[in-house]
Amino acid sequence: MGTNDNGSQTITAIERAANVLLLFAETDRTDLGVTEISNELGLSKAVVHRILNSLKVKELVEADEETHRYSLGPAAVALGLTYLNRIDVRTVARPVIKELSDATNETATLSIRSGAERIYIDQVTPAREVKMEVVLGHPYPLHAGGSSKVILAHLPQDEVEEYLTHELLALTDATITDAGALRDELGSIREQGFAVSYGERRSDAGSVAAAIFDHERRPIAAMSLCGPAERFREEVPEASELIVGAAGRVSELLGYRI
Amino acid sequence: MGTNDNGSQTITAIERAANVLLLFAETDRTDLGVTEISNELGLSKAVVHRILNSLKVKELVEADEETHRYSLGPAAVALGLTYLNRIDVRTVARPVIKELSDATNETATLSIRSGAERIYIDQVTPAREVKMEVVLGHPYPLHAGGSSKVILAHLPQDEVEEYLTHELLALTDATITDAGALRDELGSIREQGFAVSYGERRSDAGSVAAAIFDHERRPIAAMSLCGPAERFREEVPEASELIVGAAGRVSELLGYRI
DNA sequence: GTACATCGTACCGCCTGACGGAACGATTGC
DNA sequence: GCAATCGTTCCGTCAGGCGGTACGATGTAC
Repeated sequence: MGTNDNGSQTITAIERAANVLLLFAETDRTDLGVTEISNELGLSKAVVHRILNSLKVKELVEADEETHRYSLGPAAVALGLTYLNRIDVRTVARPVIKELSDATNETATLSIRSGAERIYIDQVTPAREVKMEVVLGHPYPLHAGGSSKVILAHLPQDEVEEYLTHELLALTDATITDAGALRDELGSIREQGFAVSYGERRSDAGSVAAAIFDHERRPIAAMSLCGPAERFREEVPEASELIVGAAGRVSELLGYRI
Repeated sequence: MGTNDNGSQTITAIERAANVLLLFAETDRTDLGVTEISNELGLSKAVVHRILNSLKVKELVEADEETHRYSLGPAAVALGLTYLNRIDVRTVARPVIKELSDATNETATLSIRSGAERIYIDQVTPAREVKMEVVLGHPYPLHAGGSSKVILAHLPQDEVEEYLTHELLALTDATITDAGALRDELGSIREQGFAVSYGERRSDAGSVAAAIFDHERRPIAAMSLCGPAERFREEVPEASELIVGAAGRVSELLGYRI
């Protein structure tokens, strides 16, 4: 019987089986042979064969009767999709934005897209007197502010162009209202992986934001770090690095694969 | 060491672990406790605990630190999506169900068979307020609902009869639970080429479904159009015609030849 | 506030079931 | 046709998992 880092008991055979399953997910090849797996994981062929048989009975893997090679089975789908149904972006992102807020002592937010708008659905504010607090549930257009721009930037090309045909209302003096200028801005956002805003949505606030993608690579949400305009500018370099990493982690938890 | 029907060797611990994983997929509850699983599968608590620990190390399950309850973990996604990427029926059917949903303004779904059950693997919902949205990844029995019945109807005779020997659980008042009645129903489904359900799987919903066949003429999947019960009845004639045509086109793309 | 029930987790001796080297028949590639 | 390699099976050995039991923590009822 095995024992892991935490000292809690584990079953070797199950960990081995899990490694076999995960090998199918990691590798580029769609099917694997017994010897292939045995070499890859350092297990004897007999063991690998028994493991595959066990998994086959439960339809977690399936065997090609002719080639005697194995691949993932239909039951694997049930597992994956069940997990995806259970998680929602808010639950997954909560601990992450908490961490972000703690690390920077600024406000961290989570937004989701809703049609041609975007709404804040969660935030964590720092324990200090001068801080930013966004309005949850209120819709904002997709061209004003970091979170908005970073979602817009990653939408399919035709949807972006469709959006650009409509008038870009100014929320502040700094809001980008020219379609051409916004198109350029979206390009550089895609390049650098995050968006920066100085007073585009509220003249007294600044933000950096990164997009969150689901398992179908759709930009379903955005995370941001934001704070009062006067002090936020100098925090941007550190904040942008943090926000990109954090959004990436959440995307992975939602099933996004690089 | 275990031995399955085929006489090939299996590892008991792995089959048990697989049962635990699949229990998460089958149950409606999102998380399970040790005792719960132990009762459900007839295993000792100690065994269940060790299994969960082993799976946790590989992130196939995750534990809530506070409640000490378990649920599927992120690694499960990798398995499911890897399998789905291999299955081209989903890729092929995607534009077709999109088209179906657009044409009818109702929800179009795609299911695949998984043993004695069937799971939704994709759907396109219409942009209207009152609409149907199915749960992806959740397994349903093969006798309840349009997609289920149409798959069952086209399985080999002996597999159908084998299925009919088991108890046909009622999901709603309308579920066909009598083996004889179901056998007749399957006959007429084969004749007309599609299946209709009024509230058999969910009492508030109706559907029409047609089977998708691969190049070996096996019914590997089903497509359906479904909607709220009150308005769906009158849509059936048009929907059934559309679904038969659409499923036929997908079957052809998979190499099915008349 | 106390008592009780039930949870998840850890321990440990017994014994069984998995291990792995070796051999097998079947394919594949020279 | 031979040799190499594949997936699969056999079998004796022994370590690793089993489960009854116990424990602390948590939740609930009174």
